[in-house]
Parts: sequence; C-alpha cells; structure tokens
Amino acid sequence: MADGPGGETLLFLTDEHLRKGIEAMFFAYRGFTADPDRILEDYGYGRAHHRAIHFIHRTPGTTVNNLLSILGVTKQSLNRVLRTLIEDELVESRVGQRDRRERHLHLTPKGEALEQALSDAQRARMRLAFRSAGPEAVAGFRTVLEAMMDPDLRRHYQSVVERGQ
Amino acid sequence: MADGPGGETLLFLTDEHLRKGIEAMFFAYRGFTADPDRILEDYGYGRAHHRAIHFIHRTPGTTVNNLLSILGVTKQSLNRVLRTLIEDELVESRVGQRDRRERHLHLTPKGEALEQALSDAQRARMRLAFRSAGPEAVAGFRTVLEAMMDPDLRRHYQSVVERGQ
DNA sequence: TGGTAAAGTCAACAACGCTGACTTAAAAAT
DNA sequence: ATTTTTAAGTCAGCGTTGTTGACTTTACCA
Repeated sequence: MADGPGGETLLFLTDEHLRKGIEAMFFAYRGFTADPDRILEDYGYGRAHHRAIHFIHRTPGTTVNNLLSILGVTKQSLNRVLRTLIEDELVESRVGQRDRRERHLHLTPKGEALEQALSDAQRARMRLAFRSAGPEAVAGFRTVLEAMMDPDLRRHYQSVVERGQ
Repeated sequence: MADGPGGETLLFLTDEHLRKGIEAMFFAYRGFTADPDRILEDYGYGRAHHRAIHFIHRTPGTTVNNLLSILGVTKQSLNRVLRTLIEDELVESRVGQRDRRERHLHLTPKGEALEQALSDAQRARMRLAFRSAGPEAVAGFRTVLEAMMDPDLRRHYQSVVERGQ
C-alpha cells in the first residue's frame, strides 16, 4: 500500500489516477465547447470570438490591454477578432474618459443576445453535469481546477469569484 | 432560498455558480496544456501531435480509424500529423495481421521517450493539484468531468478507466 | 467479380495563434 | 516644451490544425 510521507494513503496520486485525470480533462473540454461551437458556426465565428464576448460581458468597460492579459493572446490576434465583432455591431469601443488612449469595450444589445445564447447552451450542459454530480462533487471539481491554474490566470479567475459573491 | 422541485437546496446550480464553473474550465485548461506545449515547441510539434502520441501510447496497436474516432478529427487532419511522426520515427505503422488493410500504430522507443516527457510534465501539475485538493475533491472533479462529456466520448474515457483497474 | 472498407493523398480554404515593423494619439516624464 | 512611453491599431507573412471534396490503392467479403 502506497502511503505518503504524512502517513496518509495517497492512492489517488498514482500515475494511473493522474492519467485518468488527464483524459477526463481532454474529453470533458470537448463537451464543454461543443454546444457553443455549434452556435458560433451559424455566425461564422470561432472560439476566439466566444472568448472575447464572454469576457467583455463579464467585465463591461474592460480595456483592450486588460482583455489581452486575460485571454493571453497577442494584440494582433485579438484585434482580428475584435474588429469583426465591432463591424458586426456586437461590440462597442468607447474612448476612455480618464485616459483618452484607452478603449473601453462593451457588448451592444445584439452582442448581449449572442452572449446569452452561447452562455445558455454552455450553462445548460454545466447544469446537467452539476446536478447529476451533486454539490460535494461540484465543490471538488472547482477546488481541483483552481489548483491546476497558473497563478497569473488564477488571479483573473479569483476576481470573478469575488465579484460574484 | 432557491429550492428545487425535489425540495433540496440547489444553490450550487445558480447561474453565478455555473458561470464560475465555466471560467474554471477555461483557465484550468490553459494550465493543463501549458507544460506540454513548452516541450512540444522544441520539437516543432503542436497539440495535435501530443494527442496522437498520447492515445497511441494508451492503446498500442490502435488502428487509424479507431484513433480518428477518439480524436474526433478528419482523416486528412490526422494524416498530416501522423505522417510527420512516422517520418521522424516516433510512431511505427504496422500492416494488420488479421486484416491487411488496417495499419496498427505503435510508439517507437524515441516516441515513448517523448510521451514520457510530455506525460511527466502534465502529471506533475496534476499531482500538485490533486495533492493540494485532496482525495474527495479529486473524486468530485472526476465525477463532474465525466458528466460533462458527450456520451460518445465518455465511452472512450470509460474504456481507459476499465483498462486501468 | 463487384461492392465496400481502410488508408492515404492532393488541393484549397478558414480560424487563430505567432513575429516583426510601423503609425497615431495621448499621457507622462524630463 | 520637448522627449519618451504607453495604448491601440494596422500590414504583412507564416505555422498549426481544423475543414470539404475528389481521388487512388489495397484488401476484404459476399
């Protein structure tokens, strides 16, 4: 029996368990993105559009630089996506009041509508999964995922948690 | 207090909780892939190569068709990746004994070495996360992820679980 | 023998990452 | 007041990885 240094049984840390965790992440993430992907297809958008829409909805008025640090992509990559969203009138870019170099991003009503559709689909699946797993499993799910994040990204995640409570 | 139809408290199913679950998946998946991505860069490979290597390691001798159904990509997309792996002598393709149309895929020693490096990195992060979260959280994590999978994909995942036990 | 199945290929395209170089406008620093 | 830095945006080009469509080769099977 494999016991850790503290004397507790650490069977859940065997390579076999860790591999299962890895595959669980792989297959679950596929399910996680499947429903929004289908909706985005109709609009000719991809996941990058979804992510931008999601985080603009989450933090309305966010600056481009802030969005860049959350998404972890280059300015050029985000710009390509942002440009189409602004052209299609899903996102509005407002000149900053305090600092006129900044652009503050907001979803238009049309943008909010798509966000709602995407989010509804994703939450529906999450709701089924949460319901069938139960509250304790959900708590564990969140605990493990938080521990898996890079510290820098965890900051962004934490800020949502705090805002939500 | 929001109570469900069964009378139980379903506070963990509020939209706010579901949104947190969604963001947790997003940020955690980034962490999940970060370490292997760094290794792959040195080889000029991408995530598609990693996935192929992973599942060939998992089920040695798998056929191309089987790998296609696990990965959920087109033949043309997988072929591009598989060709470079075979050229680079990380993967070996053997003509089937029973059915000579089939090709059975195996990792070469060189392929196993890269798989090990990638897997070590990914398991190291998973191990830290699992350890800090504890066995109950890990069980919950797995339960929720399984419930999030598409049924078709869950089959592939389950087969690993059974193999491992 | 004729149909089907597994694998592989060619071509073209799209989404979305990247680097590098550069502009414009505005704030900040000297 | 001038210089430097910062925020945003753009152009060009490239790589990975997904797609569709069409087609070939080989082998199994009825």
